[in-house]
Amino acid sequence: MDDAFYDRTTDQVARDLLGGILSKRDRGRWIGGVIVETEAYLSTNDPASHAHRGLTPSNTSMFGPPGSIYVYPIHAKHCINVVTQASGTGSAVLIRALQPIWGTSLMKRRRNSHDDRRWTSGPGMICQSLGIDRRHDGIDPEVDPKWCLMPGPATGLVNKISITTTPRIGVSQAKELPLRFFVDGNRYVSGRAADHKRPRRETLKISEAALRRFGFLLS
DNA sequence: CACGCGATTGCCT
DNA sequence: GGCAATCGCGTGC
Repeated sequence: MDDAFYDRTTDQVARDLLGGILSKRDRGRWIGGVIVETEAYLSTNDPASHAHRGLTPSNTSMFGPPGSIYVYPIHAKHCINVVTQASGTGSAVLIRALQPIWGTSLMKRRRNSHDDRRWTSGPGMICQSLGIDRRHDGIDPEVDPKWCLMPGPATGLVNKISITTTPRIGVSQAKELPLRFFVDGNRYVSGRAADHKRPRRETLKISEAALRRFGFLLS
């Protein structure tokens, strides 16, 4: 994907990543799924953002080039963000939930659960399932053959999705800003079911034709 | 170098 | 719903 996609306002990128793909090569197989929940974190104007107080040694990659990733540790876990806007801005999209598609047996093992809602329904769970940690901080998935990151419109995996917007989860500052986005009714979205307009039981239906386009993710 | 806390998760009531 | 675990990082002494 062209950097122009990520060099846009963060809430726009957050919406357009829904229905996209995050997958990663690990232990000889691809592990990942379809992005169903994101949050936008802005720059120095957003008190909830790690960039709020400017550049520090640990948030440096959040100020990196658009489309690269910022992986940070929290509560002995990790979360993955995709950097947005021009280099040096310090804004990013937190990927909060995936619908599991590829490498589910390894997800099950790493998450120690048979419940697929406990594999990738939260930013810490995603990183544990996919084996993402600080070693990956700052890399650019676009140029790394071990990664696949693709926005929703580019995948063509999903025809139409209904997007619901709410405040972000777990923040103590700017808690009212509507910067969380998710596929309404999708069973893998984290947080309260009551935020959904429809019952949270649905899975995105992916056509055979669309899946075939990403057949390499099965190898 | 001590201390407090967090863009989380899991377990308990 | 509440709350503790856990650990890297930022702050301040």
